[in-house]
Amino acid sequence: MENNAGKSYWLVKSEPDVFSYDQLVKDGKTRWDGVRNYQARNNLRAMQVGDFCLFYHSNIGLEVVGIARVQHAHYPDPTAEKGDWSCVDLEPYKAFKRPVPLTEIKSNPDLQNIALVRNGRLSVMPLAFDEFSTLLQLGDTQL
DNA sequence: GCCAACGTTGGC
DNA sequence: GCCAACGTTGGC
Repeated sequence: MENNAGKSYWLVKSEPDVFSYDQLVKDGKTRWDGVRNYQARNNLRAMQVGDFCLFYHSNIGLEVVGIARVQHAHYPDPTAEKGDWSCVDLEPYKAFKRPVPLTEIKSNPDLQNIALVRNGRLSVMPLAFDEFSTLLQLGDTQL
C-alpha cells in the first residue's frame, strides 16, 4: 500500500437515482456541488487532494458502495447563487466488492460514532481511520 | 407516505 | 438572543 500518512478520511452521501457511484465511474470525475449545510461545507473545505471518501447511497440502497478520491480541493461552488459555498472534485477509486448496508453499520459497535449513525442528515462527514478501515473490511475491499 | 431529526428563518 | 414555525433530509 502506498504511504497514506497525513490523509483524512470521509464519507459522502448521494441519492443513487440522482447521482450513483456507477455514474461517477462512468464520468470519471464529478464536481461535488450543491452542499448547503455549513457543517458539510466545512468538511468539504477540509478535504485535501488524495483523501479517500466513501460513497454512500441514501434513500435507495442504503449502503456504502465504493471509494472515491479527492481530485481537486475546495473552490467556490458555481451552482451557488448567493452565500459562501464550496465544492470539491471527486474521482472514482474502487468499488466495494460487497456493499455495506446501513443496518450493518448501525449494529457494529466500532461504528457508533460516525455521523451516519448519530446525525442522519449530514451529507459530508469525517471518518476516523479506524472507522474507514472497518468499513473497508466489511466491504471485503482493500485500498 | 409518514414522521423524526435537524437546520434555518424571522418575529418578538 | 430566544424560540416557534417552517422546510428538508432520509430512514422506515
